[in-house]
Amino acid sequence: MTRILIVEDEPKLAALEADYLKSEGYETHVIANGLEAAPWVRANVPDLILLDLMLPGRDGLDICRDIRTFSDVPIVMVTAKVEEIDRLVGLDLGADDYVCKPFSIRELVARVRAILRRGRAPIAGLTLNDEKHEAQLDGRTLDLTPVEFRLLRALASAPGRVFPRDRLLEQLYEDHRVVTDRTVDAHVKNLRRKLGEARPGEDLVRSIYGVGYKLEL
Amino acid sequence: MTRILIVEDEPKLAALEADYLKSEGYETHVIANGLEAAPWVRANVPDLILLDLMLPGRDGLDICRDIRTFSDVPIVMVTAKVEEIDRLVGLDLGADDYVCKPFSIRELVARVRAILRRGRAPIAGLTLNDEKHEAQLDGRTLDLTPVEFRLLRALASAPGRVFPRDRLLEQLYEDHRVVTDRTVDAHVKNLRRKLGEARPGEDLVRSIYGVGYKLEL
DNA sequence: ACACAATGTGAATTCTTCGTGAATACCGCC
DNA sequence: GGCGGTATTCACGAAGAATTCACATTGTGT
Repeated sequence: MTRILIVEDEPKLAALEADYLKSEGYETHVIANGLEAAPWVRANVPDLILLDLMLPGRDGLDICRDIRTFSDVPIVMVTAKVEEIDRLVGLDLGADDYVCKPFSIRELVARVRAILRRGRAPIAGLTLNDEKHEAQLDGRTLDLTPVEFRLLRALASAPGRVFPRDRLLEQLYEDHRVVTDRTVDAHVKNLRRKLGEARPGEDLVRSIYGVGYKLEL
Repeated sequence: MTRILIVEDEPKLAALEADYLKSEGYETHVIANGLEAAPWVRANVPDLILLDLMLPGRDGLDICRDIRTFSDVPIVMVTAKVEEIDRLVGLDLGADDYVCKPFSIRELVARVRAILRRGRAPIAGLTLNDEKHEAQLDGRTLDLTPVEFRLLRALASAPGRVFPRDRLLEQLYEDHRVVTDRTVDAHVKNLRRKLGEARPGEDLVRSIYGVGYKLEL
């Protein structure tokens, strides 16, 4: 469960944000007093923080700086004035995004989602070692054949990008031998099986109907 | 398939560019006469345009301005003189990048790739990424079939503009198969459903009675 | 030369998507 | 309000893709 900390002294706004985020499947916790924020983060380590700039007890800027001394958790700053934003960005507090009131809840949620997604960018847990021709997923070494390794490497070279079968075949062989598209499928099947053994219940290789295969982020 | 229009009167250069881009997996179309460029774009809606500045028939600047009146397709301007570039950038024609001759083909291809990768956000909250074959609305990934994706891309290529059904059908298929107008409706329906799941209570695809469909701004 | 793993292929099977026509609801105009 | 044309929706058959499998072939090490 993804946990979001909302630091906001206006109760109605905090409740609204919490509602929307909950309906998106996030777990939320609201703190109204600036003094409590940093200690709570230290103790509970949320996945993202919505931080209001104007707060009783302690200033948002201050809190942000403080949190950054001990954590890289994504922070979204919420400010009341548009003009503030430029100044804030200039200060380089380490916040990940800025939203100014009045904002649309939808926009806020979209940004939160975008930032959280960006977080787990490099295919979590996948390591490719070219010299040793060895691949690891979540620390577990995968027992891949040469072709399977090259296939995985090709897909991993641009995670998320769709590779048509013929493009993959080019990547698979130096020479320009002519092989059927089915070959790709066969190897994908085996690759999937081995990836699945290392991380059950999740298919990292996704087929895009009518196009090709991609590695899921 | 990502389609690139090359507007270039020097046949050898055009062929060279086309070759390299094809080897990168892009589909290319070459137009030598400036007069034909804008109409072709209107009819075929490529994914990117390489536009030479000096052309017979009509000036590149002029074409660029014209195209921008009806489309947000990425445009890369190709100029003969370095000094031109500053002036061009100042004019703010809406081109996405500038390359000056003599350029290395590799550099050109790299820029094209970069521009296409960064995707486009034609309307608020909607992102289309061709190479990932992925569409996002408010950060939510839409699970689209190939035809739905192309349909959305076509509509998004000129947000607000109305596309007649037959125009959309041209965009939907490489080959010129003959299909009923109802087909468009069916796909629009599915597209609407999926867009609606991502952003409930709002219909981004609007039907213009007796004319066609458009994407609501 | 032998055993064994890896590879490529075509065919069988299972799934998805596509296109269509018919039923229904809607729009604009007389 | 009624009428002709238009849009929306639905379900189903067909086409096309993906997945899987068994097997022939090739390659590797012993």
